[in-house]
Amino acid sequence: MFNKLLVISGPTATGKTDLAVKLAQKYNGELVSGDSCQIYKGMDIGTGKDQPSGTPIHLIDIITPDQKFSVADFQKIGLETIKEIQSRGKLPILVGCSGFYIDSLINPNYNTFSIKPNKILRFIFKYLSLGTLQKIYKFLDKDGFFKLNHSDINNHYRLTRKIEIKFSSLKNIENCKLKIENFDLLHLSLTAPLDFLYQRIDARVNKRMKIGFLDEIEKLLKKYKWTDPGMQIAAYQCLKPYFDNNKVSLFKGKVPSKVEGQRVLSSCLQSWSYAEHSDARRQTCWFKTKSGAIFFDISKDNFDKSIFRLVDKWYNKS
RNA sequence: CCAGAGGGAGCCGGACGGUUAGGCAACGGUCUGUAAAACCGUUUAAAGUAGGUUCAACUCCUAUCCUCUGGA
Repeated sequence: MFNKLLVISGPTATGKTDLAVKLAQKYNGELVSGDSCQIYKGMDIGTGKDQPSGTPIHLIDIITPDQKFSVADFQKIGLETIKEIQSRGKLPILVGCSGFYIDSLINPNYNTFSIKPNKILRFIFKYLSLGTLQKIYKFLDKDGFFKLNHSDINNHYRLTRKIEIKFSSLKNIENCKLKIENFDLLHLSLTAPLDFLYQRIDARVNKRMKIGFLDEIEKLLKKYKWTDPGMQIAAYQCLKPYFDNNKVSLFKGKVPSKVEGQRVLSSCLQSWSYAEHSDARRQTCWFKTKSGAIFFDISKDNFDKSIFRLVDKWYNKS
């Protein structure tokens, strides 16, 4: 049975897709996107979708921006997709920067994804203070509470989720171990010094503006709201002040001032590029500390040669 | 040339005659249904220049340089 799975992870702007396409061509593969943003239809420029010609790519454009999606959904559909590709004797190549999403497909230890969000509880908890949530969680699970790190204990969302899990019956917890552990896995991760990535990110921001990012947003706004899940993606939220500024001018019966518009726009672009720097940092941190992958620095010459050698060896063994 | 406003950390910037401003960036980290999310930690750094007043000056005074705005 063909059970190989190649994973190419790494922070944004490391050229993962390019590499994955080359590997797909060489080893009869198909790409599976491990990207939490490219799942949205119509959000192409802002999420940096590449549409490689000739190589199929799965799990992009699977929902509309007004739909909710989560790792649990991704795990389900991702596993199905990978197995389906394998069943056709092709090599699935999981490629992306969303560490949590990728991990959900290759790490067998996630066992709470079957516990569904509790809508009533979440609705009520929205109005409770952080301190109150801490007290509730402490009451329900004293040991668990004291194990929380400094970051989780201050995280409203994560505390809600932890309490939600405590509220659900333990019967719901099922292990996904059996579904996952039979992959023959090779996990490669691309890295680069941060300042190297920042330069590429900034160049990419400019490029995306040139190929019509503003038009894309305008089109999206005809159908969707700024509060929709897909519209929460940093690239889009960062440009919101620009559109708000235009709207306010029109509301007052004025034509939006060009000078003011330019000023707002450039500050939007600054925060967009900062947001992407921050993504790159966080993603780098995830892969470095959690993934256990083999790393390749893309700022070094000929880094891809050793990748091809490694993949070749792995692909051709038994 | 005249008048006004202002000069502070990599950037923005509030207050104040004495005590950590704050934010952004940068750097490090957390991660089991929002993950391009959410959250945490770190930064032993400044006051255009020269004087003066004061126990004490980023803050008050004088000179000088520079920037911006308006007017000739």
